[in-house]
Amino acid sequence: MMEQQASVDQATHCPVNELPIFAGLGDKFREALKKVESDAVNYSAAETIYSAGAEAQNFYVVRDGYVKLFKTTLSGKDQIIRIVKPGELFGFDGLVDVLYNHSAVPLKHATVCRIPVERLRTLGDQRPEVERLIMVRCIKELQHADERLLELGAKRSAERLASFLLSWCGGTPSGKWTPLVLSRLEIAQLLGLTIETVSRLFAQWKRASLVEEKRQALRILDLKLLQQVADSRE
Amino acid sequence: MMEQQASVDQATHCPVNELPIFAGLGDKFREALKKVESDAVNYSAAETIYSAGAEAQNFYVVRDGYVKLFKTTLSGKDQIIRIVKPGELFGFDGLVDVLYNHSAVPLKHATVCRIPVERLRTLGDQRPEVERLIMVRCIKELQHADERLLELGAKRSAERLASFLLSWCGGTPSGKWTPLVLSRLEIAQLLGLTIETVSRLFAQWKRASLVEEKRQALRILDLKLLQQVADSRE
DNA sequence: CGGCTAATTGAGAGACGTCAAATTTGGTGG
DNA sequence: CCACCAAATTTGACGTCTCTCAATTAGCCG
Repeated sequence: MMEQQASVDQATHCPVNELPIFAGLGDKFREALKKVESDAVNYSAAETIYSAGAEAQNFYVVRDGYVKLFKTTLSGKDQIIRIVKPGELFGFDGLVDVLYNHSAVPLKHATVCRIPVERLRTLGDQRPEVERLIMVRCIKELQHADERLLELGAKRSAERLASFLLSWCGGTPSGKWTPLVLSRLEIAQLLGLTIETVSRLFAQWKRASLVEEKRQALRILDLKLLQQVADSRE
Repeated sequence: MMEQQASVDQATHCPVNELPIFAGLGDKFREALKKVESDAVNYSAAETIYSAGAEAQNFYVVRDGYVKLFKTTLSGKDQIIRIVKPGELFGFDGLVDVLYNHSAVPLKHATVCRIPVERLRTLGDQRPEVERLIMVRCIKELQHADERLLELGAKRSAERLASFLLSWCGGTPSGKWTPLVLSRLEIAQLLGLTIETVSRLFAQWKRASLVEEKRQALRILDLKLLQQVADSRE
């Protein structure tokens, strides 16, 4: 919808071998990784990392911030496929296809490490461990997608939002504030709902002291109850 | 829901090297594959190949028939994640996790090739091509999942059913009969709808001569129009 | 020809979407 | 620091799509 090619801030070298994905792989291997040329690229909100249908030339690792992957219907509705978090990979398409099948845009801002696919492929030829690693990550993604299919296909609005909030705040210790980087629109596009429904659920839960919101941060007040909502009991 | 452990018909040796996935890999490699022990297993409808939460010991290739992968909500609703077709792989979980995260049951009946994951892992150590192949397949699955997320999250009932029918009959030449292996319930569980809505849409489209149904077979009469329905024009 | 399950159809309810207005928020410049 | 504007969010009223519940019909196997 929002078309705007990234005016990429800068492109400094990104030390691939230091990326957490490749941790625990042996020093000899890390040594080989140093040779892979890759750039650390900085994107601000509303800049496009890549668009669906574009040539899939790069593979990415998120270093900082969050990236949303989404697809758009012919009728113009966006569906967010996944929110990619720091340390996670995206842009698998290039390893298999010529074109990206979805678009990638940062939430707010993000720094990503950009690796040309042919370099990665070369590296994979020499170092099979790389492809094993990517395979493992990819299977994890698949499991995550399975879970989301269950959410979208078999759950109602309250359950979807509740389990999203739970997983979003999952890392944070109970009762602490978690920055909520997503707008209402983005939450709606992620959960297959409308802005209004999301807003109404929030309002309802705030009134019932289930959650609390301040600025762009969220705090879960009644974890137990929210979990019950997520599982459609209550 | 339907709990029933498979009383597997028989388990004859399955020549892995002859599987279409491994075609085009060079004879030397195919030679190595011969050593992999794997069984061809026959399942009839309602037999469970594996259940979510079970130990993920095997990796599978569909030889004949179709396999449905599904997850079940705590409240007991099933969502079909994917219909696995002949030549396709499933059971990736075992390569990464101890347990399966979804269940696998054949539609009607199916013969699958069952490969113990540790064998596959051993083979992968010697032959990196194997993991590359699995990686590629996995990425394809991910793209497919992306598309389904768009369907479930951003499309209404008619669009979902239309694009499902189109993709199901995709292989068949236009105007020909395609066996429809799924029950109304299974279509509903795949598309996140109810039996009734699916049935009503079928009825409507039959009346309008969009599609025709005979026994367990389906024929698309007005391809153009059905495509328009799938894209929510019309 | 029963008897069972799957599928269809109808009527009514409810969840969610749509449209529009009101309110809040965040950012900008004075 | 405050006034002001645009964008995001909230809230209300209303419409409709899809689900639910129930009854009927069709299909299939012994």
